[in-house]
Amino acid sequence: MATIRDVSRESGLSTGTISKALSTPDKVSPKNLARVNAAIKKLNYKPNMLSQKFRKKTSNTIVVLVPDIANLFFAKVISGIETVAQKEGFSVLLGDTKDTIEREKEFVSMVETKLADGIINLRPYKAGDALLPKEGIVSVNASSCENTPGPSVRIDNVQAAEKVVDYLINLGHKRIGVISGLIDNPHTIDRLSGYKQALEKAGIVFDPNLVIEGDFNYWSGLNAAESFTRMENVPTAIFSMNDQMAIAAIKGFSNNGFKVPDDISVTGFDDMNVSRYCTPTLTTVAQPAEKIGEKSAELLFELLSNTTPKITEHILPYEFVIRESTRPPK
Amino acid sequence: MATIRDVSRESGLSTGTISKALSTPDKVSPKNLARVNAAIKKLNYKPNMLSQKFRKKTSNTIVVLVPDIANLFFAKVISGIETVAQKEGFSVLLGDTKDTIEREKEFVSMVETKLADGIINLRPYKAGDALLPKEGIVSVNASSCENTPGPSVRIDNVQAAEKVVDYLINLGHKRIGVISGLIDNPHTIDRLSGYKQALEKAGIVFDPNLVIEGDFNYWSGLNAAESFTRMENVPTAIFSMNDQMAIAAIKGFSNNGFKVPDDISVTGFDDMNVSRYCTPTLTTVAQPAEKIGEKSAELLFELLSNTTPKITEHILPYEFVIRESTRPPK
DNA sequence: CTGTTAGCGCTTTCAG
DNA sequence: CTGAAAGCGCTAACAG
Repeated sequence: MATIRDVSRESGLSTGTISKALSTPDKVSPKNLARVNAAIKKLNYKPNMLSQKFRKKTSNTIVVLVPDIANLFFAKVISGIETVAQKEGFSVLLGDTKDTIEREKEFVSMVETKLADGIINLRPYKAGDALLPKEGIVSVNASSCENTPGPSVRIDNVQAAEKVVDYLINLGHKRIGVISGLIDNPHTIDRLSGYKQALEKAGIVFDPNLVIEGDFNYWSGLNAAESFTRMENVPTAIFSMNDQMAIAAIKGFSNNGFKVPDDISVTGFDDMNVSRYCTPTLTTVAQPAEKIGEKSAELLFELLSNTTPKITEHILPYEFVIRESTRPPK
Repeated sequence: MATIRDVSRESGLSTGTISKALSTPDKVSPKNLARVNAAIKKLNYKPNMLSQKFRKKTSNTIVVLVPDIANLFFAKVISGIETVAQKEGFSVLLGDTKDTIEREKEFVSMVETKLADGIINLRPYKAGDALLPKEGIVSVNASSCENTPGPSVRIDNVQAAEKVVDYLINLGHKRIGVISGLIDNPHTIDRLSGYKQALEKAGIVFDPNLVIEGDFNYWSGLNAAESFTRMENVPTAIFSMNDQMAIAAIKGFSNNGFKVPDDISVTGFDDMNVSRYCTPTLTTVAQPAEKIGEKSAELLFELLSNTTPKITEHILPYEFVIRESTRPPK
């Protein structure tokens, strides 16, 4: 493997000049630049970036902490992050934590050991079990919730949930079931609070029995639906806290002889692509997942370049999308 | 930032000893080990991994080339890769190429510049427009096709497609439409060839008009379905080359008054989670996506450790899953 | 088991 | 604009 010294020898120029020719070509005379390039080509020289990074003390890398990469929402956020990272000349290290705190620690320590310059965390902040934000570690929380400390990017979950439930109420629904995420998940908390607000405005008393805890995965939506069908007084509408559970719930209802939306309305949250194509198509809240990723990355790079950003909490617009899975109660 | 020299000074031991204490603690006397640890703690020393990697000339990093991370199949493969990479102490760099060859080049050059040790490529090999395999670059192709050169991991696409179409034919279908991927996509080619084989065995002549080209995305499935409904002689079954297009096709048929499976059967390919939960549930080929990722990573690490692997082409088992979207023609 | 020493490949003063 | 030289933080002989 040719090194910069080989190029130096081959071209008869000093290593300093080679280095300069590579980084700031216009500060090297055209004649010498040509010689450098000739030598590089002849030797098929590739700079050793490991050395370069070491020397410059910066990795030009960010790590993305993600509970589960095989979750489409996260994948989309990451896609947005990648787009701007590439534009900035940064690499992104995948930090798939499989939802364990140990893994998360390892990834966080990567910035302490210089392997990465900053972190974007896709796990929502939960007091008491959060590694970030942390002194000395530049990080931003993507897809955060209310009261998340540190730089963050999110939609207004409370308001979005409220809007969905408002809509259901306006359609005439009074008994509205909820399929939540894990009950202590910050997104669950925000969205539940929006649900309650809508109920309160309409003068409907909150009934905790109408909230069935899921975990944002399909099977839990299916289970929840089956529980609902076994109630003496089945709700006429279901507010599911994500699309996956909503789609599974529709299946669950259908398995038990309930047609959606004829017998029961179902709403989702996220607007995964499939929600537009499943049967029935899903009324849901469209989260700008890619945008959240892009914005998070932009924010992180601002932070990294020491230009104190004016705004460190970005609340992005969402969109409420009405499709086929909802209608007035019979 | 404390360096190894600081620890050396603080503990009164040489840098060599500190280094050894960190890498091979059992080769340092317990007494000194304690002193080293005390000093490390006191100074809050974190080894500079950039320096370490530079020195050791190995990045302990692999890059995963992926056409689109926001595709669930790829995301699952990556999840599998991450699992074994973490076990081996490797980091994975995300190489989201957004399907452009320029991006791909940049990522490939990362191993030439030492930023990564090897590559796992999720883009199927296509002669004439493949950067990999490449001399001097350790790589494996995950989710490959027939005749992919170099180390690879895949299922038998031809056989799987044949099996699906066999099943449809046994059900009594004779006019079987196809929603393909892009016509020059290697997976399309393999799966189409399986389709043709099944037809031939059954003595059905291949009708190119029954193949509608899609691109593996939802909307193309929707479009294809609409085209089928406009045919003078609508097929009684559809073999879709992935689940997304199948789900969208079901929607498309339903939009046009065709019920699945009553009026028309539809099969998918991949077995995305949603396929088990959508309505109707999808008959499909279950690809072991995570396993493909794991196997690819294992293969790459074998290659990286210079132990010439016995097998460099792994063909993993798939599973044909029969669900609700198929039945005999009316 | 421990210390000494010589770099890894590159960038960066600093003179010239 | 160019060259000489120092050194980033760490590891790896080697000698003791």
